[in-house]
Amino acid sequence: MRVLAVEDDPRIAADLGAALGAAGLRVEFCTDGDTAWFLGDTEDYDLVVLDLGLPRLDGLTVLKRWRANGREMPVLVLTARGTWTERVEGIDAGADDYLPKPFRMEELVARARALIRRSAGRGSAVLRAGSLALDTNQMSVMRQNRPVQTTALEYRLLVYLLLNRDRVVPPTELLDHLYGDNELREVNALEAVVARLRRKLGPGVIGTRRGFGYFLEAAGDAL
Amino acid sequence: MRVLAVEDDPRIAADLGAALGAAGLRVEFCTDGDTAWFLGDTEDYDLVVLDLGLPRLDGLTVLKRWRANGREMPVLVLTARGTWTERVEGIDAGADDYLPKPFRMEELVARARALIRRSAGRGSAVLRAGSLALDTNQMSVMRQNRPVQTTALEYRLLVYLLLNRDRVVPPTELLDHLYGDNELREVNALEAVVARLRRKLGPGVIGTRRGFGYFLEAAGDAL
DNA sequence: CCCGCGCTGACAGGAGCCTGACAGCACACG
DNA sequence: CGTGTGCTGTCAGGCTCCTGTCAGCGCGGG
Repeated sequence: MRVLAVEDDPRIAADLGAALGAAGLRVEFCTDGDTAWFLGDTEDYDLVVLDLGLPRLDGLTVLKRWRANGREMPVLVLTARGTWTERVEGIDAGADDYLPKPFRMEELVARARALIRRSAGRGSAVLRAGSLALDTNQMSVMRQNRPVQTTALEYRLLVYLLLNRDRVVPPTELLDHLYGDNELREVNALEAVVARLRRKLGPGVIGTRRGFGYFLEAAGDAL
Repeated sequence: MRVLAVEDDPRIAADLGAALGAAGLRVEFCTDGDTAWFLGDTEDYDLVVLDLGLPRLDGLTVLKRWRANGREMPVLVLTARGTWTERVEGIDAGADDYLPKPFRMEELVARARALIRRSAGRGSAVLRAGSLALDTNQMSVMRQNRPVQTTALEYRLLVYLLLNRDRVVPPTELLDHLYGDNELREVNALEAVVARLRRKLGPGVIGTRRGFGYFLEAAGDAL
């Protein structure tokens, strides 16, 4: 899961990185409104954490422009002054949730997770597809009611496939979501991850459509 | 995805080719405004990357003429002097996005992808014609509610025919869309693909108008 | 009846994908 | 601070299946 954190205070940014990273999310940062707008408009994030007090371009404006362009990703707004009017403005501009400073990191992580879950169209913390179950709280994976040990990378890959279960996902898109674009990887790296995951999960879970990409084929099998 | 890159600086052109090519796009080049105008007016591209400083015919003029002729493909404008007025002029002339030089190639690729994605947003996930159904999410094909296994090439051919279902499509046009013009194929290659597809789909789907091209004849049959 | 466009089966070359091995690296532990 | 363990990207090899080419044939049109 890719998260964009827009925060100009380096101390808070560091905390954000630590907390969200520990929650199994891949965090990218930017510190001003201009680049925030650009990144959110061109990249695919699963969540944006947006501070309102920003240099160069106000956070609310950034958010409004994203929505005007049809960008639908969930946005969690942070603000120093948690006044009621600002909250209304944030929701009005298209924010999905709101957190006044100061806040406890645990709370932010919990809300972030809830937003990602909700945007996936499910209220539950468990993603399911046939005999496959993935708990986003425990970060655990079960196949046919038997636990499967996965690495962080394998886990992120599975989550993304589960969130796009009715779709064939191109390798380039998977690479985009597994790695930052600063750290480019070859397609073969992805193939290796898939191979290792397949060995752990057994057959009939991750399918390949030659020339197109990977997909989840556990949709219709019995438990 | 076909991309036209209009750029007279050979160094930048080479970089463009490498970056966009690595992003899985098929890139074609031209270096002056005249041929750019001609190509953009007669060929079907999914994206145009347009440098404004061009010999023979200014980039902005080219863009305006395209739009005046009803050409709707997304255009990403590059310019050496990233002044505010030029940006306004570009948007005004019908550009979909704007990138001032110098820029990082990753940025360009990101914007290019975003533009293609956005323009692909119009259109439903399932294409239908009579008993034929093609799901662009699952990349799957159904005939009379029975799944049909297709290769990547066959799939792309079917998509193109479905998008032009009320028309006889000349072989040259199909070749253009299936392959890049750098990698030329004979007409017989296309005939072979059609033959293989016909065997999988059964009769009454792909028709031939001798001397003109192929067309979809599944328009009016029962399920 | 003849010409030529389009169809088709066979086949070889190659692209796409998988897999096992290995090395670099981070991290935890002593 | 040294060591070990597990994760992960890279590489090379191999396999499957796709796909362009070729040659021969059918068939429609003149």
